[in-house]
Amino acid sequence: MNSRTPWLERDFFTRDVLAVARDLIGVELHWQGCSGRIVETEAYAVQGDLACHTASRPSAREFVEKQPPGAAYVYLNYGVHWLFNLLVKGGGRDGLVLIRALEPLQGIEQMRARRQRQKLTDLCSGPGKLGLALGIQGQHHGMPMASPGRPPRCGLRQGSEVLPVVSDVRVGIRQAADFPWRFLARDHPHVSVPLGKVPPVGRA
DNA sequence: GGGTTGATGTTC
DNA sequence: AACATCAACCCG
Repeated sequence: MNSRTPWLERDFFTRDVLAVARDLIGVELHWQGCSGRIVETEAYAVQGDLACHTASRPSAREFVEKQPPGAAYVYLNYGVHWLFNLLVKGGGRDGLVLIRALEPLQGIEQMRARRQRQKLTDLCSGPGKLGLALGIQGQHHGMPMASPGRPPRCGLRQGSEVLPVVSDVRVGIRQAADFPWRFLARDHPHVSVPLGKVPPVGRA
């Protein structure tokens, strides 16, 4: 009854990046005393996906080469937001999974303080929001998130509920904008953008 | 409600 | 120069 599910191991991240992105829906992300249920992810593939950082950044290709499955890929977006990804490699397609939204579970007061917002649905309903809510920064780039190797209070564990998963196009990108590689819990109140509501990205 | 715009820093 | 975002601002 009191049994907690085990921490996810490297094998979980040694599969096809699309399978991992889909299977992360419903998984609990634990981060230094805070936690949340993952309700939205996006897959980015090393091969054949121009939207993946590896398509344009040598440093991202080096990261994929040198880091183990389950490593955190963290970077600053638009000079403002820290975005959190997990490295997938050694199974089918290698790639990165962007964690886009959480349902807050633990450490909610700390999340409220960091976000300066009260409503639960304002805390982690977007990749930049959850980065701030959890206190994720550049110093965490490369942190192992799978067992063995992860720090004591960080990691992922299977959730208690099975959530229905649907897929949709990815948010906010111009390259490969038609790939249906975003995964979300159906009708879940904590997602960043509901199913079918991704706005087209404009051009100057 | 919906659409538009500016902030900000790292990478190339 | 581009960018895997967000919130403030306008308009209605």
